[in-house]
This record gives sequence, structure tokens and C-alpha cells, in this order.
Amino acid sequence: MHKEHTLTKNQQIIFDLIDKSTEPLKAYSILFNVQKKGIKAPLQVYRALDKLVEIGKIHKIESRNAFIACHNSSCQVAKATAFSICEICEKVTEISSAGLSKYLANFKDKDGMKYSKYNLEFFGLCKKCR
Amino acid sequence: MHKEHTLTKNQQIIFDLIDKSTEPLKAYSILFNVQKKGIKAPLQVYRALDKLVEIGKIHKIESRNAFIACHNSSCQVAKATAFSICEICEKVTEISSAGLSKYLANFKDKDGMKYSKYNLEFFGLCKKCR
DNA sequence: TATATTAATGTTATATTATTACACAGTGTT
DNA sequence: AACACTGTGTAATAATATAACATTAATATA
Ligand SMILES: [Zn+2]
Ligand SMILES: [Zn+2]
Ligand SMILES: [Zn+2]
Ligand SMILES: [Zn+2]
Repeated sequence: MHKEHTLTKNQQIIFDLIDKSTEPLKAYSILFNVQKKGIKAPLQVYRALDKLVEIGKIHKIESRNAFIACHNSSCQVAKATAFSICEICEKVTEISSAGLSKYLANFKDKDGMKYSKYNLEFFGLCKKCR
Repeated sequence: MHKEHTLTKNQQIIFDLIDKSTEPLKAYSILFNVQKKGIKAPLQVYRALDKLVEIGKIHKIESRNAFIACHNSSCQVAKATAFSICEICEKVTEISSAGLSKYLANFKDKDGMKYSKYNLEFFGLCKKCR
């Protein structure tokens, strides 16, 4: 059983925005959208994003510098994420595959090292763009 | 048999720098280091980097905004990369595992979609930092 | 050879993404 | 009270990346 994180005001505002978005959001687009709620500076956004990533409520899509809400409860503990990204429409989907996560968590490099933390981004065309 | 890419002057200068580096290099660090060779502007660096990534001579470490030379000949065709990253000393190693690349190339998402292009970054502690 | 085409370059300016530094407020502990 | 810890507000700046435009080099092909 893991600790529930009560979000602070800024964290909640920013999480709500990301969570209801159908696409990954960029930091300055978030900033623009929450200015009417009193969040005025980049740092306020980045601080909330950092915390939300840390507690697993959102993930950063590294190749896009954008943030998406987690819809996979197991991610909240393991920082092991996988996404598919459409190279045409930029649709991003979190992949939740027990087989994949098991394979990667058990993967050993040539030194025999295992990694519980990873980020995998698949690129291709989504159903619609195919 | 695939086409050999003859690098242009700027591409060669920048590739040489990255190739002989023991760590991933950032664009502006590259710029600083090649200014004595006549490359003066960020765009000249980014253009060369883009091309070098495109032809598979280097890879971008997305989570670090840094570039590393490829030492895995098969990457030159397939844009399917995997790295381990030490969270303490930031050492980055390209993973060259037939098993891993086979598993990922054959992975099907829940729509049955396969992806020949992916980027995987494992995080942990390297041998030295363990 | 001439000429069209493509790829690469040079330069300036600007856009986008992210962090540093400092002051302060709330909360819980000793 | 004194302290540690977390979050907030604000301004300034650093770091990363691209747009726009003019020019030159390399390549193809007529
Ligand atoms: Zn998740
Ligand atoms: Zn698509
Ligand atoms: Zn490679
Ligand atoms: Zn290390």
C-alpha cells in the first residue's frame, strides 16, 4: 500500500489540465492555460510538473518535451514507462503491457545489470494515420 | 548494401568531436568546441546533428538533450536504439542486445501494431557508482 | 557545356524550454 | 522559540532549438 499524495493547489490545477487533455501538453502551453487561475511564472509550472512526475501522476514524453497524465496505476510506483507516438498526428498512448514491462524489468545488460527504471518510446503511425 | 554517406565538412568536424568524446555532448558544448574550426552559429551545429542522426552516425539521448556516436553498426539502418544511463555519473552506454532488439521489434501493442522505430533509455547505477 | 536541382552553408534574429537566486509562508517537531 | 521541510511568488537569466533569408557547392541531366 503506497502513500496517497494530496496535491497542493498549483499541483492540482496543473494536474487537472493535463488529465483532461487529449494530448500531451507542453510546459508553456500549460502556463498559458493556467494564468487565469493565478499561476503566472514558468517556475510555478515546472515545480508542479516535477512533483507530479515524481509521484507518478504524470509522465514526461522526453522526445517531445511534453507531459501526459498516467492512466496506468502500476506506474505510480515503478518509474518504468512505455509509449507509442504517432509520427504524423503526434498522438501519444501509454502502453500497458504486462509482458513488456516484465521483459524490460528482467532485462540484463552485458554486465548482468538490471534496471527497474526505464523509458521507452515507440514511433510509428497510429490506427487513424495508417 | 546501403549507401555510404560521405560527410560534409561541418558534419565531419562535429562527428569527429562526438566520436572521440567519452560522454554524450550537448549542442552548445559542441558549438563552443568547434568555434575554432569556423563553425560559429547554433544552426550550423543543429543542421549537422540532424543529418548525423538521420543517417545513424549518432544518436540523441532524449532525456539528456545530448548526442553520442553510434558504435553499433546495425543502428545505421534501424532507428531502434537502447541505452543505459547512470543516474549518478551520467555515463551512457549503448546497449547492443540481439534479444532486446528482437523482442522490441516484434512487440505488438494492443491494436496489434508493431514498431520498427523506438528509443529505450534505462536508468540505474553503473558498475563504478554501484 | 549549360542549366536545373538539390543539398549544404553562413548569418541574424528569435522562439522555446528550463533553471538560478532570493524572499517568504505554512506545517509539524523538538 | 527554534528548526526543518515543503510549497509559493517573483524576477532574471540560462540552455536548447528553430525561422527566415541569402548564398554557395555538389549533382544530375539535357
Ligand atoms: Zn503511467
Ligand atoms: Zn496518427
Ligand atoms: Zn547505434
Ligand atoms: Zn555511474
